[in-house]
Amino acid sequence: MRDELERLARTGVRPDWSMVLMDLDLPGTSGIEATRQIKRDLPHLPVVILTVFEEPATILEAITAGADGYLVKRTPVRDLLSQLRAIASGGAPLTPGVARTILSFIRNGSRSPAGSGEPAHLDLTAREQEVLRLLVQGLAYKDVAQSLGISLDTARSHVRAIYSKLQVHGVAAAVARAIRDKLV
Amino acid sequence: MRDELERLARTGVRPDWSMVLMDLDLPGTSGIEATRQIKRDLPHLPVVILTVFEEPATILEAITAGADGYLVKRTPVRDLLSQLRAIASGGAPLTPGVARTILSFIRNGSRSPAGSGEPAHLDLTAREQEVLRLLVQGLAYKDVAQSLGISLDTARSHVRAIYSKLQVHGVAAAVARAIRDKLV
DNA sequence: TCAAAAGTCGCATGATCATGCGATAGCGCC
DNA sequence: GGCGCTATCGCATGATCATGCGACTTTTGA
Repeated sequence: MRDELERLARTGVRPDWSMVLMDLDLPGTSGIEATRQIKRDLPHLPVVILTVFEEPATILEAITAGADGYLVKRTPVRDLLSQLRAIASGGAPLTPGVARTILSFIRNGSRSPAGSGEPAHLDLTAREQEVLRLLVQGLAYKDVAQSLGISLDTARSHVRAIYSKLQVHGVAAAVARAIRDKLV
Repeated sequence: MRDELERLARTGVRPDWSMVLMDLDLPGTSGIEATRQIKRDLPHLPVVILTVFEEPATILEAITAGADGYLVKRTPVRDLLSQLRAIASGGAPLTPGVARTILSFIRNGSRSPAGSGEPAHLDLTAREQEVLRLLVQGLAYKDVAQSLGISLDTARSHVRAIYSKLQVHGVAAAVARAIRDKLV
């Protein structure tokens, strides 16, 4: 794959495909990284993410990696094709749920997760940080659950673990800690 | 229009429509401002922008004003209905071109354009700021009430006013805004 | 390879929150 | 001397949260 890309970039040969559907559910090497590679070598080749992941972090990562669109797999095929056609006319396909997440990023002033300062995750697991970040965005449990594709009870479990580790008892306090201590 | 909204907000009458299609091509008063009003008075009423404007500044303004979607008028009717349905399932309808603009905002690290739109004056009263500060410290309503020597219901009232002014619907979101925007 | 940790899910219940709809009173300001 | 705003208080109800308890699967590490 890598070599193939380099050959294309070097020879300038127009590939016989017009866009890349990037599956993030790949073993090993990250689809995000692959996206970054492609956009570096072939900036004009549209890359559309097609995945089951709906985590805000993943979405934001993909976008910053240069993805031109982000579709989730449960999108009906009919809508999916219609969305993909959008890219031909210079648009960007996004499924509604993804769009919602992105709008929320905008409203809250987006902050790149792969940015400068690394969060001082105080024993918080990756998932817990994820949940905490969504809480900071003001999402309710059910929205957190939906965003992460987990059940309401599982979301509760994570929150419980967060409270325990941060030694707080309430979403307000947790959010305050999270922001002040740059946990997110 | 303004009066109509106020009447709705006051009487609580459920309108016989379930979302607002906001046309930005209005003479005089800004549709953006109208959107802000609506989201403040009727937060749950989805507002979808439908306009011919595709300028990034306009789009970003609309989003930060609380718009739940942004569609451009040259969208085919078929797709348009499909998009609007998205809002019923908690999604956000965006036309591809708009999505593209928004993605670029994200990549470049968006920040509200200081230019056109008002920075949304958050004139919290002194009392409201006090309440908010206590919430940021992680206190529950009853503790806030006790701290200020007021009743639980009064505390509720203040919180309600805060939510309305900050356009949030939860203590988590309020605390996040308070800290980020240095409201306290 | 086995135990610990992480992640998932469920049920249940009391506490708290979010919100709608009032209402009264003081205060500055035309 | 009425109007608008702030601050106060109350009732009611549905939604959400906090928390305890238990259990299963996958991942990870010594």
